[in-house]
Amino acid sequence: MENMLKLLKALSDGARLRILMLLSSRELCVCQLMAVLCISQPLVSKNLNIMKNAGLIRSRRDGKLMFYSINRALERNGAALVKSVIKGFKSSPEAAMDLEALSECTEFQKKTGRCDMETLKKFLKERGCR
Amino acid sequence: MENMLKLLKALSDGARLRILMLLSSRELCVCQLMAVLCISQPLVSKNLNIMKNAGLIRSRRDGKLMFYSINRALERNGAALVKSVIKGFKSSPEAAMDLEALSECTEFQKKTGRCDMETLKKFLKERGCR
DNA sequence: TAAACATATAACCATAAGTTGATATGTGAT
DNA sequence: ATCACATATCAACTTATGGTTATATGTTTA
Repeated sequence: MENMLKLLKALSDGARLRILMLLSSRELCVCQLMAVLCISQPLVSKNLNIMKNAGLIRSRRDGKLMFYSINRALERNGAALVKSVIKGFKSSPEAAMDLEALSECTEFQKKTGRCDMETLKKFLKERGCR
Repeated sequence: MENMLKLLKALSDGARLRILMLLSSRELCVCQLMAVLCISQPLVSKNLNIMKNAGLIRSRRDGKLMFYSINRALERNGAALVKSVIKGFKSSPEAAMDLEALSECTEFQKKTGRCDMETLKKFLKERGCR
């Protein structure tokens, strides 16, 4: 029970659902998630930690950046669960908006070449987040 | 997003997971759930209400009793979600214990003939629940 | 080594959710 | 109509969770 419950609790939050959906296409670093979700860095980290503890995601360091991605090694039922959650959530307008924001963010970063905070700050400002 | 989130929140509680699992085999009334889960009647009712609001289950009155069952009319992704949750949870020791308790409870009720509270009280006492 | 930077953790607060005991509602039986 | 019973709801309390700010950790660059 513990595992399934932990998985479900990790999934039953709006921000975490959005993170999961964003990660379903590709790995992202913390600052990219901040920019797309418009939420504070500690909160992003906290949510990522909850998801990691539940076995939902994995992390990988690349220099100063931490990249997160979906854990593809989930057991059978967990994987099926995650799959239907992502599928169900992806059809929502919120998901479409987030994917759009992610694509804009990526475009924005290309100008600087890499994933640096200064670029993201500008992007956040443009989006009206503080 | 709202629907998926509501569904997940309704699932992310130990008692509700157990209820869902028990209902996956057949419909049950409130007092049977009380007896098997060893939790208070108001709490069972409250959890059932949360699950009903999320669209997880349906209710039907039969005289004084209220029977609850899984809603088979969930949309595609919701149904897949519920399916994998039940499947994942059923393999746990807690689930086995609950199913065993349910079977004992059913046996116990057969002696009286129907689902009456007095019988269940005795059953609860025998199980060491107050 | 120091400074800058990305991320993580800690301390804290506000709010939501779980839990309980008392009471209300709806149904069947007398 | 009244009573007993099964379930629902309410008020109160406790605990868990989401969220913020300040600070610590680990990494690169100068």
